[in-house]
Amino acid sequence: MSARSGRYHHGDLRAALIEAAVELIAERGVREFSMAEASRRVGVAVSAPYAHFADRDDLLAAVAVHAYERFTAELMPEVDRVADPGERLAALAAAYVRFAGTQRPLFDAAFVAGVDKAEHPEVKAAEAPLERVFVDCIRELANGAADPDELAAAVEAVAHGHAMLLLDEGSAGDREATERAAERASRATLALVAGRRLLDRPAR
Amino acid sequence: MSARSGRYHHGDLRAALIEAAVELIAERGVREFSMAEASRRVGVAVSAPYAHFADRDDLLAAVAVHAYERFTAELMPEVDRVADPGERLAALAAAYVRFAGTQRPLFDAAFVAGVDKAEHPEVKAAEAPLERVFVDCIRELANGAADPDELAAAVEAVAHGHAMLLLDEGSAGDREATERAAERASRATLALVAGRRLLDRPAR
DNA sequence: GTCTATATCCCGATAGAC
DNA sequence: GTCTATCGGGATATAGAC
Repeated sequence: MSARSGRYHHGDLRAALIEAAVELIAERGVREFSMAEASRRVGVAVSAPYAHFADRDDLLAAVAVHAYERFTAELMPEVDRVADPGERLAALAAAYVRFAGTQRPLFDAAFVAGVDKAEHPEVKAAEAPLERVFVDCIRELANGAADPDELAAAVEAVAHGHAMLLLDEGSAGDREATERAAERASRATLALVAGRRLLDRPAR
Repeated sequence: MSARSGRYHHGDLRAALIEAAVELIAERGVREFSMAEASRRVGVAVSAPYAHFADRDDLLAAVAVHAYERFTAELMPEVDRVADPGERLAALAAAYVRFAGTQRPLFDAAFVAGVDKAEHPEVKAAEAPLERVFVDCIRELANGAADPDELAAAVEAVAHGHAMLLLDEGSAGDREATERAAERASRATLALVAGRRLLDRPAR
């Protein structure tokens, strides 16, 4: 049995390690996460993880994949209920911030750790559905009224920016602060959509 | 003499260490920065820094102070030339992104490393002038037409967001990419200012 | 103020047994 | 697939000499 009351039910060391990694990232941040400590948590030898992950980055990439999957699963039903593309984009931004506030370790793994997607194509695949929803909204909104690239950059920045401010503030896990930040991201997105022609580069 | 051609001119080990820290952060990021490596660069014993800095965080805080001073010095003349508060805010956002793109190690030390300002009041003092300029713009713009807190959050998010996207993209040091991002931040800020009443929380 | 030396601890990764 | 053992490395920080 494992050192910490049966977390590792043989045959699923891989999953147990991912779970332990998430806990560790939650407690000490991506920076301080280590294979050795994750092994200790799960109750296996420090060498055991190497049967499932090539190296530390590979485990981190697996956490990122898990994060994208969770985010997408939580997001889709919520966003699909919204018909207007501007409102859908705002809902997307709000969900992004909410994910940061309520699932910080997963958010960090997926959106701040900066996994090398060239070396870990699984991560790229995992983020594809999210990417598609986003791009569709942008295209629909830009259509004739704005440059899609400029609108996309602004909306991404506003969502990511609100999420980072929330986390830097130390308000991860604070429901009120999270909700406030999510609503701010939503309204800021709507303001950008409303003024989207202002985002275009001036013609030469 | 130092290992790397006279960087350390005795009597200024403190400054030499800060400079070395900036280089190290530029090359490997804040994460991988270490006191030991900085000492080696400067050509002193690994114990020498402890005569000037209490610990690793203290050195990082000194780098952050240096960064705020540089940023403020570069910023002020540029921003002071702009009269309209909306344009001034846009110039501020653009300068923030430009600083990220051209001085990444300093930007990281000041705005992403997350130095504990409670334990390092010097950092708080160093950022005060910047804070003042920002708050003045916000107040002037909000005056009657919007909630200042909501506008401030949105503008901060948009500036920080564009800066982070630029860095995550791997475009630090790329002049073109930096300029594009700075202009985007500027235009997005103007769009937010124009639609600032949309940012207010709905009255109950 | 700086050096030498050292204590103490941690990590990633591998080899080879079971 | 997991373990034991280990190699080789790096870090922070302190003590005591100069």
